[in-house]
Amino acid sequence: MKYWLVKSEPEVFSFEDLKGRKDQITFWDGVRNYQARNYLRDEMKKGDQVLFYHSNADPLAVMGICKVVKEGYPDHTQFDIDSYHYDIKADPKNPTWFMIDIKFVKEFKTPVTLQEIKSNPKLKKMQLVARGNRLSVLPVKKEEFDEIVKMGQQK
DNA sequence: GCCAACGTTGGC
DNA sequence: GCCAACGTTGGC
Repeated sequence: MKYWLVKSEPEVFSFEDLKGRKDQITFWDGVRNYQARNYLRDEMKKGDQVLFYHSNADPLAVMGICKVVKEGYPDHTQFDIDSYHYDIKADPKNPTWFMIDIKFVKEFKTPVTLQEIKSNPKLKKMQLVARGNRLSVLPVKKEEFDEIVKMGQQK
């Protein structure tokens, strides 16, 4: 099993939105970065645990945990001319972009803020806090995942 | 709203 | 294949 972190702008889709879904599942569409695409398509497996992070938000924080319930499959929005994520170069026979389905697992008692992550020596090496990182899907080490979950359970 | 960091595009 | 210009991300 692997561990991941996904970013979302809560204005667009928040952790509360995921929690509020009838089946608490959503497809993770709109990723248009090749490296993130490779993670979605090739490496994220059913049952993998995922931290849900709010970017461009207040607070900037990991809100809780979700998990992969469906592995990489073509992102239909690349072919939808009305979609913001439409990609004129995408070929239906050989899709460029992929998505996964994730399901709500648990909301943290307290969101783990970016500042707390930055000030925790155990999390210094997280890709999330690496310089210039802009990927919306990132691998997380088990130790880092466990540490953040621990922080999220504290009052 | 600013700007650093980075990815992508396109002219050559 | 290089690299300048441009667009996007995301923290501040």
